Amino acid sequence: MSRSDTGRITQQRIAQLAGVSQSTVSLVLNGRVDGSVRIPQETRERILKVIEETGYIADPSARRLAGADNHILGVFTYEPAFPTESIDFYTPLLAGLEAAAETLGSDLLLFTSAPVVDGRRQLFHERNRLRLADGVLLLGLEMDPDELARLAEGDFRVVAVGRRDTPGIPYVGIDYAGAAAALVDRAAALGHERVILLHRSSLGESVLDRRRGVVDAAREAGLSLQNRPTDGIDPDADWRAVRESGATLLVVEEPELAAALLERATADGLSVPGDLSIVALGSVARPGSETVEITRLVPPRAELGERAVALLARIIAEGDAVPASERRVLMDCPILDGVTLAAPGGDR
Amino acid sequence: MSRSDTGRITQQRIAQLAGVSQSTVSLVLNGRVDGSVRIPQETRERILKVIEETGYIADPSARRLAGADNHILGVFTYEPAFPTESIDFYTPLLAGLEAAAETLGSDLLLFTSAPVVDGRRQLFHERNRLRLADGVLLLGLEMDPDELARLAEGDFRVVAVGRRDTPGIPYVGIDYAGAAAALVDRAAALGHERVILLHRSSLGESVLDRRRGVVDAAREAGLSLQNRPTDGIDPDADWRAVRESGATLLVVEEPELAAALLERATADGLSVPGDLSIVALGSVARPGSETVEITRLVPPRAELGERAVALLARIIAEGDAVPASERRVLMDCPILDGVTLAAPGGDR
DNA sequence: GCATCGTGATGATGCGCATTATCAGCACCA
DNA sequence: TGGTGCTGATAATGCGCATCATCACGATGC
Repeated sequence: MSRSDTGRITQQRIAQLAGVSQSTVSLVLNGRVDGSVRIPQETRERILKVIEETGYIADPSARRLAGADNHILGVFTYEPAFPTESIDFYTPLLAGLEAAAETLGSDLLLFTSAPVVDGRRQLFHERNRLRLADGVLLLGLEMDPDELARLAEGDFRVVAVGRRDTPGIPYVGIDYAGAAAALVDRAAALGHERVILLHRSSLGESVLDRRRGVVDAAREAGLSLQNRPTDGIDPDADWRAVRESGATLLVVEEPELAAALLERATADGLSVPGDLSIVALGSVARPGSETVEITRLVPPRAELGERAVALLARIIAEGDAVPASERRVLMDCPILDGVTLAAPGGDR
Repeated sequence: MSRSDTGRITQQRIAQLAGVSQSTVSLVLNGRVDGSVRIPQETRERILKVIEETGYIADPSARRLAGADNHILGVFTYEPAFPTESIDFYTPLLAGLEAAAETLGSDLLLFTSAPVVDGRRQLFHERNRLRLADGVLLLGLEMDPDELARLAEGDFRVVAVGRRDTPGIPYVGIDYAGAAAALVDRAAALGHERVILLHRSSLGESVLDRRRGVVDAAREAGLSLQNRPTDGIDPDADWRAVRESGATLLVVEEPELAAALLERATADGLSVPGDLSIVALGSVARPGSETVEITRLVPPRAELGERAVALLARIIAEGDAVPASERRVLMDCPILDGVTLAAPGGDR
């Protein structure tokens, strides 16, 4: 990281000081004792002593170029990670990544330089630093299938955080479909028959999975389900639609929207969950930021991040030896028992 | 990032396909047209076409090893960045870093691998990847002065986020001393005479600056100031101390503690700010997470991050040409006009 | 007809490290 | 005495790229 590196300490210099060759220094540093390489303890210690004294640190670029592992994990987010809109989503994930990387002794390389094309970051560009990393973690609601395919084809070690449809992409995801279905099943068991689902339009697998879980479970349980797309901008309109639907169960994607509708419900004199049950499929990171505990899914995002790192590390270490069945993991998603789901018609 | 790189595309391969030498490819890629190097448009375009078609991407390690800039900014946090305790502190900073890095076209390398020694991360260790970055940003409340000195001595490009006492370390910080003093001055102007300051023990410059600002301003304004160290674990004890002090102005480091004491004040039948004014020196990132707007400092953390990146980029580009006076920047810290500061004795 | 000059490149070299093939020296046995 | 085997290293090579000195070639000048 410098321009005028006249006095930089290299293996060569270490070798001179210890009276050996550069190769010997490298061999000692890499702990090569096997097979044809033999270095007596005495020499080894002499070299290590010099290294200690000089504070030598190997140049990562040179190591990498010579074919060694770098202990760097790339992180690519398809949306900027830190803007306040996505903060609740990314922060716990990154917390998990950081913790796991620290345990592993790896650094995280955030590909923030990726240029934005069509409102989405583009991983592949002229100057990408992908090769610096031993592997890459992919985060984001919607990923470019072409880029994913290109990654899968190339000899890149990749793990996506979140389930992906694209074949060949290993991932650690959350079983949103199962969790959403469980939520609906629970409501069905309580006696709900008419359901309205407010969903936003997104092609992200996680969003689609949640919706699918609701739809499938409703069908199998014989519930009547009304689907209403919404962008959440006009809660009043949404609320009117809910009222007109005659549903006793309202399923909302966003907890924020759920909260807004809850307000309107009570304002209208409805009791929740007595007259109307409300459940949310998403979650916010910050517990306690809501006044009412809405019954909802609570994806274990931090753990998701940790397990993604673990899987990537394993793929890096073992390569093709990792069986396909273990390259795609779905984690269970707990349901938070809030106070907004109960049997319909009751006074609570 | 691979093991079996048989078919990797290199400049050599590009050269073959375009019928030129590797040097020529490199020259074209680096836009070298000056001086003794001349390459006609025709050849240039032919090469660029091949690059386009093959999707060639330069190996960053090789570039770096050969002496080129990498467009990677290192980020070192002396405390883990994402655990929930520090989230309010680091997240807006990282948001600023990310935004600025994106503008610059740089990637961020998080040195998460740094081992923890004595409860603090250690930047210098055998396998650090410092040299991979063109420069490093240092974050954290308390930094190891020895490591800072070593960085300053070496030919590392460094910028600390937050003011640092260590000589030779460029930084972008916040003028906490001035802001804290301004806060006290404002209170003095309102007629306050007895002040109690609850501060936590920390050697971090920012913490010390805030305290110094309060102490100096109180002295100059002729206020009586009582100092009480606290770790915030026992708000009741703190509250007793406040009552016994007879102060009309309570200055608290942590907004959380300020909120807790505010509660106890009203519980005790005191009116705030009628009987007691309360101001906080720190801030939380998430606006609206408090019920009462406590008058306090609001450090512009996101902008702090952005300006730190900008300064580092400048130092990387211009090197020693950046004058010393511009290597150390203090930003103004706005005061949030809350509802907890007023003239003493009044009924509000 | 020979020196000069500009054009359009190229060959060689080094960055710092990992790795492999090789080698000198010595002891040991026949 | 010559062959064999082991020990303790080392020289050489390549990774992919940037950079500089060099060069072949044709045109131009006198």
